[in-house]
Amino acid sequence: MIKYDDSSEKSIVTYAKKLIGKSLQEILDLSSTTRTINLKNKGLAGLIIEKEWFGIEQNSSQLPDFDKVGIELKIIPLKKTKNGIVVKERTKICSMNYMTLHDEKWEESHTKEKLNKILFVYYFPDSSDILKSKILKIDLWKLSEEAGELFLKDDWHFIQNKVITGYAHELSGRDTDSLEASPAGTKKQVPQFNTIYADTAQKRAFSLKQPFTNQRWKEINQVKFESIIETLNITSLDSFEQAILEKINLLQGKSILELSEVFDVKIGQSKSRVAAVMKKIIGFKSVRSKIKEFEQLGIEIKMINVRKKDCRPMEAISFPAMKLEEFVLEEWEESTFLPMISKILFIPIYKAYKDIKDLDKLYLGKAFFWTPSNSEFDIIKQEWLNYQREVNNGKCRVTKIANKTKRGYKEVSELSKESATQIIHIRPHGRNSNDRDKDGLGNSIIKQSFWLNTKFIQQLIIKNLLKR
DNA sequence: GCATGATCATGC
DNA sequence: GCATGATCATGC
Repeated sequence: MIKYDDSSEKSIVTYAKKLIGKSLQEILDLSSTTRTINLKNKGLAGLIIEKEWFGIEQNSSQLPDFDKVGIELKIIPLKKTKNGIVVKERTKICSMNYMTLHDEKWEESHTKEKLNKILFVYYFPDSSDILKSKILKIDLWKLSEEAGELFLKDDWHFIQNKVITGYAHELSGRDTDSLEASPAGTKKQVPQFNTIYADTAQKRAFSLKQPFTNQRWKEINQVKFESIIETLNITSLDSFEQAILEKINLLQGKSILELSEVFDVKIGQSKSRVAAVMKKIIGFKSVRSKIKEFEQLGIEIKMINVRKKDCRPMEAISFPAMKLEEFVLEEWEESTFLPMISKILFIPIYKAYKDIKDLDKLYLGKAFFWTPSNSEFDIIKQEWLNYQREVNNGKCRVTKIANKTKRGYKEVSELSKESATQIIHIRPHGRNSNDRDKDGLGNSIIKQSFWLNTKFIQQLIIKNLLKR
């Protein structure tokens, strides 16, 4: 029985909207299917929604799911974090064919065809009973209306070039920002097109990165975003970053006071007053604005106070506090920490001494984007894994050492100190000593978070100064 | 009330 | 003056 008109976009969307609020079990009940349901199937939600709700049978053809109207169906699992409900993972778009990719043009590419129109079905997986998982939202998304298309296009070309030049075996999800070459199939090796360096490469798929899909999820949940891409006259991802840097770096050496006057930013005494000026310079309408493109690309902005004479940051840079018991269970590739360092816009603010607060004695430094290089990435991974081992081995045990504070003591753990690591370290990050966490072994410790080491940031700042 | 970015303060 | 444990203050 056909319950919708598959040649009408409107009919498909109207029918899809009836999914909202339904559980997978309810969909099965309505379909009266005789199919056997394998509860262990990882793509169960997708199968049930595709086959039992929309009546689309799995096909190996490369056509979109609703081929008459060119709409692709994507089932998006969500997850709960302390910041609310977010998209759980990357979204696979289509598999990569190393043998034919070199011949494709973006405009007619298989990837773009799949991306043109997507019907997103967002659902919340129920971990105790997968059939109780509920559909929360439906969204028909169109690439043609997206200024962000140029990011996807750029990433696609980057991946294509790597395949053409014989580097398919060195593809990595970290190569790109919005569309990535994600591993597909359990480490399966397939022949690559250009065999100059290696005959085979791991099988991969084109996938939307989590931040890209998550930005859309936020947008349809009434989070307001500003787009700066249209005002910047940008034609590529590289030029996006360049345009941002140009805006800031043309003003190098100017005092924050001067900049606040030029850019007409009212400043009080708040800690975020320097950030307020910088955001206005970049193009934010207000400090609280969220920029769509930064969100899509997973870019974090970090202001960093730096001592002028040697570029030494006044402090290490912190990340949000973690839950130790969750941290020890994480896989590095899927860790909560990894996306926090995937791309950071550093904006150094120079001053002579730590306690200088006057805005006319703070100067704008040379900003830069940082993505960990392969070697940096390896070090970070090792240090992260090492901390995981340390926590598992009970290094969160604390010893009280007498000192002259109100409490009369400080608590010292056995975790590696900043000086024992190269790039990242773990350090307390709570509201105060009563803001505590448990390690799962019976130890109680002040909430901890990852920090970027002072010396490492100093090196990055100096390296950037030497770059033309 | 809490999370987070930013910063303080002791002791070597 | 640095390293590191501890805490502040804004903003939601």
